[in-house]
Amino acid sequence: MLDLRRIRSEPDAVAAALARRGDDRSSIDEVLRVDAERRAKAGQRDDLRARVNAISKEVGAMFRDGRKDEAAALQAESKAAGEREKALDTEVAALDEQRRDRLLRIGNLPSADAPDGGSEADNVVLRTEGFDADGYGPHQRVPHWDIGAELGFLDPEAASRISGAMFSMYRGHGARLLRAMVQLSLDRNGDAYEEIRPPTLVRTDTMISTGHLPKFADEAYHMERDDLWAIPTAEVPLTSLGRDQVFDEAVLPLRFMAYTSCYRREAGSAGRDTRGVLRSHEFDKVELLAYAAGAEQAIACQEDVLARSESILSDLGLAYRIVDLCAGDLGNSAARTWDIEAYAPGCDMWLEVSSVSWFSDYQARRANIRYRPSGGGSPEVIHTVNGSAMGWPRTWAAVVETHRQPDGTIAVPKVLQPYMGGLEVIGPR
RNA sequence: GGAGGGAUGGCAGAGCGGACGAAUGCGACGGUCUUGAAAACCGUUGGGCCUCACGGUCCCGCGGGUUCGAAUCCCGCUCCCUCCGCCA
Repeated sequence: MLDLRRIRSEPDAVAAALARRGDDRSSIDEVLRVDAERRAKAGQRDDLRARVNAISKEVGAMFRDGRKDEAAALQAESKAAGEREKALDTEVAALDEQRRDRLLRIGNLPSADAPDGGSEADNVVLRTEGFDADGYGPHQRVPHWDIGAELGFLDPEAASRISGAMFSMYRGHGARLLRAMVQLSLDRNGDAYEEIRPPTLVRTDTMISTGHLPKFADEAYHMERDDLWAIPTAEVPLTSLGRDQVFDEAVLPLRFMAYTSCYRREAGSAGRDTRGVLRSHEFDKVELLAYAAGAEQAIACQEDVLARSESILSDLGLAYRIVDLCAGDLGNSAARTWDIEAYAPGCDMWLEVSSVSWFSDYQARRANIRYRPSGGGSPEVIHTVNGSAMGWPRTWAAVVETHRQPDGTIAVPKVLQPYMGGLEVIGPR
């Protein structure tokens, strides 16, 4: 959610920033119109209340002094004022709701550092690591779904029998490999990030805080009976961990990580990336998240998350690249996002395995997470940063394809071997 | 699922129709004293909205009602706790 005061004081600058993400300024003008009306009405209401309060005080004094009879006229005036006040208050409440609803649907302002552009095509590749287009042998040009069938560690038929299309099932060493990768990234980041195992079914408020509602309700699974939502990412519970809290600046940045399943309806993507594990309604992810005091600290956190994700990919022996998302391709809540794409030689695709974003104070304002500045003064809204330490299925696919050997077996990367009971090679079952 | 209890400031906890944004204690901050510290003493110490400001207004879990006036009375809801039952 944007800062309303900023919209009021510099509407043109805000509109210009939103234009970079392709949003027109009508939403801003709408908010301002509702806001102006609300303020006018609220002012009138407050004046009436002030009158009622003053009268009550006087009446109270009269009662104490035994001048009850003098109070009648004042009581009548107060009653009338109270009725007008109530009517105005109803109007103000309605305007409040309208204002908030409009505000919640306006996206975040892109950082000035985010490149210009309207679509994916305008994203900027910042750098590419470990990639040699000609360095892959024919044995690595086998897509992971074929490898999965070959070695028996993927069972898409069983998955769809149980849950339908776009669910995956890992078996045997395939499942264990996935678990090893989860463990690896949790262990890697435990030095600075507190491990959290949050609930994965959350309330509506919690989904609103991160910006997943109200705008993207179609993307999420909703359990109507209990009015709970299945989280699309651990970012959701981790952000709301600090909801309505005020932290001392000295404890920031606070860093959390969580391993959870993530649930996405993927409405509208039926038929896209249907092979293998590239797109699934349910997948595992380890998420890193930080609460920061202000932009500078937040950007340092964002760089830290990026560096940590990168180091895991390179230790897994994968080629990857860092993509700076252009303003038009940014997620609704993000100010700046770096995607990490791992190269999967078998399907010959750059797979988005992590998305490291700085949300400025957009999410924290919705979640009402603040910090008290060390120098004194009123609480300020914190900044949030998060990124996948790794989105596992896609990384898994890249690992399996990259490390397929000429004999069809998979060489287990050294860093994962301790988590696989020392296993060095995965062969057929 | 059944029965009961509770929700007040950073925390603990009083208040149960008017002078209450709220006693008191703890904590935190500032000062006096001290070579320094502790102790003691004095003082300060929540947040939102409107306003250049003065000031106004709102917030005692949330929403409604009664009243000139509600933290306090009434109704509904949510959450938490305890006990019983059932259960991974």
